[in-house]
Amino acid sequence: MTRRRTQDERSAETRRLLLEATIQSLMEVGYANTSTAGIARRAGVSRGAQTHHYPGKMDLIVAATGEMFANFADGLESLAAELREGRLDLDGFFEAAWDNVLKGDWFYSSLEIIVAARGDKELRRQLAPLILDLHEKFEATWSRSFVAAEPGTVSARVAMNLVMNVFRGMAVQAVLRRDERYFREMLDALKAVIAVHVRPAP
Amino acid sequence: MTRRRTQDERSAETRRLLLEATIQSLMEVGYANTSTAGIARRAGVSRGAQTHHYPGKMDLIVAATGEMFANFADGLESLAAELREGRLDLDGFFEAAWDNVLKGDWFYSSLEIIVAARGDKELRRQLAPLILDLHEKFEATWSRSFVAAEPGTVSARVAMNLVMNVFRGMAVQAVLRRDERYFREMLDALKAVIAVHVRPAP
DNA sequence: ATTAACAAACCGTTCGGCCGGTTTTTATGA
DNA sequence: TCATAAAAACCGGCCGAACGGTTTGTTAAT
Repeated sequence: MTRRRTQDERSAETRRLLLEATIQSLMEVGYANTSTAGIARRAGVSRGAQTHHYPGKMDLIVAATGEMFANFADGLESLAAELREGRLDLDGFFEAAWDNVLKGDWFYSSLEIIVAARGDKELRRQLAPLILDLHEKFEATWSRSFVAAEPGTVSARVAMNLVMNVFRGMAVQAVLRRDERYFREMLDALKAVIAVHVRPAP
Repeated sequence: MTRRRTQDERSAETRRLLLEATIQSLMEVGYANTSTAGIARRAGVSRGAQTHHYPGKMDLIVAATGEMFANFADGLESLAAELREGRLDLDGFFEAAWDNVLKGDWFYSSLEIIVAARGDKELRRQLAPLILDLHEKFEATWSRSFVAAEPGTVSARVAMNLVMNVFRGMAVQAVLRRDERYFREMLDALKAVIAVHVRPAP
């Protein structure tokens, strides 16, 4: 018998289960195969409870996206913190960041959502502020953690955004072609190309 | 009254209409909102004719993907040919390639398909050889058209693959954040960073 | 007792696949 | 050359499954 819980505790737990199940479902079967019923089943929550907390599918998606983006920004910031504290060098940072992208749940889940948003104006409207916030957090992390190695050519901020875009592109490619050697080659080249322009902040 | 056509002509025309409609539908409303009935309607073809030529939805998707990849490789190769013939410099090539990615139908259509394939083993299996072929065509174009500027560090082939991955990543980002100034900044930085390593083939 | 949380059945819609029938082209052979 | 059988292209309705949303009822907290 579970002990008595407050309404807030019950709500928070149910919502947490639902958002986790949403992210997991997006990761495992993709947006196209993600249904509200399936999410409720994964979460071990009745469909009624799901509709109570998140009346529409979009509410579920938007809330889960907020969760994912926050986790993503936190993960990257904590990696950058290790860099600033000297417990990670530039190479190590790139490796760890790429590993996070490819192995973590968040990247492909958010990719599914972004692609879905392309065909859904309302979803796009609701996600726009979230992505803007995410980018601001990124840029804050970059400017805290990196400086330009050659002032005047490419700023650390822009260079790191380039790196993130390479990761995004490679991750998309990895869906159909998971070629370990190819990615190794790319990653090493990326490090060589970018290291010229970026240094860890002093 | 249309004149008498051979069976081959009728088939070819119907298939062409269907594949064009498929690509257009993926581009405009995304994979999630693309239905076989919708494709037939766009193509101006009966549902029966559609099932005759492409029995399953996957047959349509796979055939359309083949078409798109071929067009993509051709477009990029013809741009590279302009570069080789001196009618385009490296900057111009980057600009034109990026424009193709962002403005053309093929990129977002193929992104929809790749993401859909992530959650569909059979689709992934059928698309794998197509993407392999596309990459081979890319690499052929790269090695025909570019050489390393600083031998020994980063090969032209790898550098150009990096560029394509940046484009992919930026295009995904553009779905939720179409910030012209940001993309300009990225593109200029990319040109500056890559020009160090790559030159048009002599 | 009132309200929030939870439960489950129900409904209208859409989708992909299927199938029986029709029209157009092609192959055949006298 | 021409009737005709065969094959290919085309048509449109039908079906079961799955989905998202709604609604009505029950349990737990306040």
